[in-house]
This record gives sequence, structure tokens and C-alpha cells, in this order.
Amino acid sequence: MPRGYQQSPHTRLINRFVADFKRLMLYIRTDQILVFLAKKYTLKDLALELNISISTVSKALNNSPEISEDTQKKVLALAQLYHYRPNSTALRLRESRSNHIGVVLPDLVHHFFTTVFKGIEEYANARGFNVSVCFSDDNTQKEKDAIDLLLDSGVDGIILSLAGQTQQLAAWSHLQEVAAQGTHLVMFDRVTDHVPGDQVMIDDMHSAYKATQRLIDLGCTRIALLTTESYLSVNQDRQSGYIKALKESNLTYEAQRVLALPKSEVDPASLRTFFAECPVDAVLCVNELIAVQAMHVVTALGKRIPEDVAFVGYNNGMLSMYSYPSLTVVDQQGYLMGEKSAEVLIDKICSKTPLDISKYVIPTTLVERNSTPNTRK
Amino acid sequence: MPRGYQQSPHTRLINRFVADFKRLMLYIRTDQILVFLAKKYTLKDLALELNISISTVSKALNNSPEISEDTQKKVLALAQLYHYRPNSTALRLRESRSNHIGVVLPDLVHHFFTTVFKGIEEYANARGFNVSVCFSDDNTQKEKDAIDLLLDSGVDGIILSLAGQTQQLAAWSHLQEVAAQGTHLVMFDRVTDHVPGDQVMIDDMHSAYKATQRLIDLGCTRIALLTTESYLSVNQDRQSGYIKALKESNLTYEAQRVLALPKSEVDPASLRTFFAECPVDAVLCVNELIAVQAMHVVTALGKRIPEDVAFVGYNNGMLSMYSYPSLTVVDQQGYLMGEKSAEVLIDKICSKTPLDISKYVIPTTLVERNSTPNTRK
DNA sequence: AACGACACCGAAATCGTTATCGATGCCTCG
DNA sequence: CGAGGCATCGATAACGATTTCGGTGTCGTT
Repeated sequence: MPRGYQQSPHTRLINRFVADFKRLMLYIRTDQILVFLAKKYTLKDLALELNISISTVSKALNNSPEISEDTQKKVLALAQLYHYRPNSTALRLRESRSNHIGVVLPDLVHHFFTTVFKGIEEYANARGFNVSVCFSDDNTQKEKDAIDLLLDSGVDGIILSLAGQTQQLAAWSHLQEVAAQGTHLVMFDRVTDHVPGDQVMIDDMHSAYKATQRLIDLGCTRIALLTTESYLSVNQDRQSGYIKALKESNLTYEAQRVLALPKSEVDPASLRTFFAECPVDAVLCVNELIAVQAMHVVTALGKRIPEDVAFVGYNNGMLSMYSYPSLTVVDQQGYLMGEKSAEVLIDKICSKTPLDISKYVIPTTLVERNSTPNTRK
Repeated sequence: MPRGYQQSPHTRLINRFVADFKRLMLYIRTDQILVFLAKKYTLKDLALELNISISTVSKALNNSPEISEDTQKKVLALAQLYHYRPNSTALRLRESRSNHIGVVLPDLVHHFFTTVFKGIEEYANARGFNVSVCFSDDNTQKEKDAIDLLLDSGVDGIILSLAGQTQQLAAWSHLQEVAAQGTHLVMFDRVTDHVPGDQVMIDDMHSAYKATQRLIDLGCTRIALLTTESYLSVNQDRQSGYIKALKESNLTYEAQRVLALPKSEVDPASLRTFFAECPVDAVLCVNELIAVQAMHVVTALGKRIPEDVAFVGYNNGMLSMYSYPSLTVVDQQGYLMGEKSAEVLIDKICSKTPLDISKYVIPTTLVERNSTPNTRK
């Protein structure tokens, strides 16, 4: 026997019998062909069965030139027969990379986050990365738990949009922990400078400015703003843009035309009193959910959209598309934002030299539909 | 020196200096405090620094009784200082469990899948499991790729809802591969018996039967069905339920009152011709997207909802809630379905003895809103 | 004084994989 | 016939953590 000089042939034979016997026992015990087949095969199993060493099997499967064609064929055949897949955990341990990123989202009911996530997922998958998701429900404690879970699961990086409460409380310690673990962080949409990490966002101020400007161009002069309570930085920026556009056109900014709703739910009654007391000819809403509900209220008050009141919202989602009338919106291009976030993160993970922290601004577009007139009144 | 009899004190000292030196070099090279701190600390690092063995550090961190209080305090202090976290990959390799499940969804634009996913995610997180998501876009090849990615990433189990194309082509091999890998599989909503795995679903036939029955009770006699092209088993079942209810009430089932739309997009023109040519007093739609669009068309034709035409849809989503009029729907209780799927899967993963394959039926409810009259006509 | 119990700690195996470094024959060439 | 090259393969370390087992010194008991 030409092989087997380093380990006695007898040992090999015995080992093989032991392996076979174990499988047989497993088979008999469960009495199910499927479970029998479902054993996770390792290099060791293949090696024992073929009576060659683990290294040889590994090299054969990896197309190493130092393995004879004959051996390689045998190995490949057996591997295929047993549906062998390398144990990814072992690989990760060696490579000390998991090809795995985590995403923390405030929620998933908003169409915006759904599309961002889609962008992240598709880009990451295309580069062979797995994506785990957690939700913060705009709650700081849940955000912390989510980050802990992701860090403990060994992700290479995290993409996150800040929970509302976190921005409100300015509680950054759980996020700084991410950097302390040497895990890369990318924030999108709701970002902060208090935590080291890249930022991907839209220019909220400018987009609101442009949307308001468009309403003014269409002949509107009494423009309302429906926003949420102020702790979300993006909404503050949008309000700034709204005010800037008004001032530039010499329209007075009246605080009574701004309604800040509690984020959790929209109260139709407060909308009714607002629109009843405050005559307006246009409304800018910081999301589509508020917009469609406001449109219902305004319609119920006997006003026509867009002739009497024009509406512009944010988020190019299903509600905007299929509302009646369909809603003109600022498209935040969530898909692009997701793609960019994933790209930035994965580039960082893959690069050896540390890259600088940077900020990216995704352009927005105004999608005009039937809630705004197509010509100046 | 009481300790150090197994390894010479000199070796220890040298090792510690080497460790310190390496860290120093890293520090100088990157010139960033943060990166300096961001080094991933291992048990080895702590052990070198404290001049004790790796085993001792491990036992100290795990509250082993055989470690002196003194030593444990020192270890814990250093671990905290360096933000030590055990390397999860190494743990997984030992435990041969990843505490990680994968989810494959046809898409995320449908509110239904969003809620199911939320249910899965929250339940899994509560039990310390990570959740990775992939999308099939109703495409068999992408479904296969997604499963490959998940299997390669070493998930303990997979939750999936079949891609439309997969059901159409009856292509099951990539799903059987999951079982062959010894990975547990749970299917929800769109399920099949051709693949070994648990099933969580609603009783589509019965829910459509009940919805149709309700319309009949409200005095409707000419009830239309808007469905998608037939390869989705759930929609076939719903059609059966619809037909059954008609027959039981001695209403004739007329094929012309059933419109099967291509899944990709709803063509308003075909809806217009359908409603123009086919006088109906009620419509059952297999999802909310079709329903709201049909409502727009019917409204445009001058009919009133619900007085002239009543509408019932599926999926209790944002569109149903905020459409005008708001839509009566069959609530599939996506959240419950997600929770149940995750529960079944994780129970299987955690149990040592193989459990039998089983099917679970989640009850549906009819959420009545303004698209159906509240009393009999 | 000798022996055993006990407290405390370290070495080594293990999980599955890859990469490095030998090691073995065989063949060829001088 | 011996040396060296080549083709082919195996042993081993390493990744980071846990756990079993064994070892050391101390102290108390007889």
C-alpha cells in the first residue's frame, strides 16, 4: 500500500468503521431516511470514507493544483453525493470576517424604510453579504438591545437610522459602543455627529424648500405645514426649508399654520379644528400618512383638491400612489439610500486601510401627481 | 512567586511585552485613539495582560466557582475596561448552533409580508435569535440564491413563503436541499406538501367563503371576484371558497364575473371594461392593492361605494385603512402568523428529539369598514 | 510526619476549515 | 548508483472559546 505510511492502515480502517457505525446507529435510532441523510458532513467524514487525509480533501475541493486529478474526482463525487457544504462558522473563525451586516430600523410600516431596506438587502446580497434586521420601534432601549444582539452575533458592520427617542434624549453611549467594538457604523436619514460613523441622507432642508417653492410658483400663498413633534432632526430641517422658501418670496411665516402632531397617531379631530380655523390653500406634510388623512379631512370640509387646497407629502409609497387624489410627494429615493449605505459599509469592511468618515447626500425629486394643480392658478 | 510553575515566568513576561508592543505599533500606525481602542480583545489578550491562563480568564468570566474572588474581580475589571465581548463565531463553532434563522419573502411591498416579518423578528429576538432576510421577488432563481446564501451563512432554520414562480413551475429541488442540509424549514401562507417542512397558514377557502357569505347576507347577489393569474395556490383556494358560498345560497357562479389580473401590474383599462360590461353589486378582491384601484374605477364610473357596489379585500394594511372609503378586509393576522412560524421553527431547533412535521391554521377575521354597508340593503 | 481534602489554576482537546511545511516515493539525469 | 526534482499527499498550527482533567500547594487531621 503506497499511502498510509504516516498513520497505520489499521488505524484508518478502524476509524472508518467507527464512522460508519455511528451513522448506522443514528439511522436506526431515528428510523428516518431523511434524518439519516441530513447529517452534516464535514471534511473529516469525507476523509475517513475515502481513506485520505483532511488536508487532501480540503485541497481537492478548493481546486488546489497539488492534488491528482484522480483523487479530486473521487472527492468531488463523494462531496456531491453527500451534499457537502463547508461549515461557514469555521470559515468565519479563520477569516475573522462574517460577511454579515446588521440593520436597525425604527419600524417597517413606513414605506420609506421598507424601500431603504430593499436597497440594502439587494446590494449586500449581490456582494455575498447576509443581512440581519432588528427594529427599534423608535425606542432607545430596544435600539440598544438590537445593537447588542447584532454585536453579539458578530456582524461586520451596522446600518442604522436613529430611533426618535434616541435623538430626543441624546443618548449615544450604546452607539459609541459599536465603534469601540471595531464594528463599522453607517447611519442613514436620521443621523448624528455625536457618534463616529458615516452618514447617508437627503438634504431635508433643501427638499422642503424646493417643495414649498413649487407651491408658491403654483400661486399658493397660505401654505400650512403638518409635521410631527420636534425631536426628529429631519423634520426640524424640513421646517427650516419651509420657512426659508416663504421668507424668500416675501410671504409671512405664521406659526399658526404649522401643526405638530404627536408621532404615535394622527388624531382626526385635531386636523379638523386646524383646517376649520386656519384657511389655507396648500399643505406640506412631512410624510404620506399625515397627508392622506389630512386630505380626507379637507375633502370632508367640502374643499376640492387640488383646486382649493394643494397637497405635497414626503415618501413615494403606496399610499401616495393609490390615494384619491394621488399625492404629489418628495421622493426620498429610499432604494438609492439603502444601496449607498450598504456600499459605504461594505467598502469599509473590505478595505484594509481605515477610510475617513464621510457624508453622502442623496438627491430628492418631486413627483407631481393629482394633489397639486399642473398650472398656476 | 506562587504561580507560574507550569510556564516559566520569563516566557510570560516576554509574551506580555510582545502583546503590549503590538498594540503600541497599531496605535502609532493608525494614529487614532479610536482604532486603538477598537482592537478586538480575546481571552488570550486578557490572559497575557493579567499574566494568567486563558482557561482561568474564561472561567472567571463565566462565574465558575473554582476561581478565587480576587482573580475574578481582576478579570472582570479588565474585561470591562476593554469592552470585551466573546467572539460569537468561536462559540458557534463549539456549540454547532448559530442562534440565527433566515427568512425568505416574495417581497416587502405587500403589507402582509411586512407584518409577518415583524412577528417573526420580535419573537425570534425575544428568544435571542438573529434574523436574516432575503427576497425572492417571486422568482425561483432568486429564491434558490437566497436559500443558498442562507445555508452558506449557517442558519439553524429557514422560514419561507413560496415564490409565485416556484409554485407555478413546481420546482422543489432547491427547497429539498434545505432538508438535506439538516436545516429546519417552516413555510407560511404559500406552502406545499412537496417539501418536508412545517406549514403555517390561514384557511383561504374558508375565509373567502365567509367573506362571500357576508356579502350575500348583506343582500348582494351579483358578486364579482378580482384575483390574480392562477398559479398562486392561495388565490385558487379563495376562488373555491367564493364559488362554494355562491352555490350554497343558490346563486349562479358566472365565470364572466371573475377577472384574473396578471400579477405584475394592475391595468386600469381592463378594470374599466370589466366593470362597464359586467354589472355587479359587490366585489371580492384577493388583495388590497387590487381593491383600492378597483374602487377608484368604480367611483369614476359614477357608482357609489358601498351603496351601489360593496367591496371586500384581503390584507389589513395601510391602503385599506386610509383608502376612501376605507376598505372592509379579511385580516390574515400576519403578525400572529409570523410569531407562530418563528415559534415552530425555534422549538424545532432547540429540541433534541426530532419533532413531527405539522400544519397550523391561523384564524382570520373580517374587519368591516366603510366599503360595505352596515345593514342589509 | 504522612496523608487526604480542598482551593485554585493550567494544559490540552474540541469544534471545522485552511495554509504552511514537510515528507514520501518515483523518475530522471549525471 | 546517488542526487535531485516532481507529483502527491499528510501532519500540524491557527482562528477563539469552553470544558475536562490533571496538577500544585496549603491546611487540617491522625
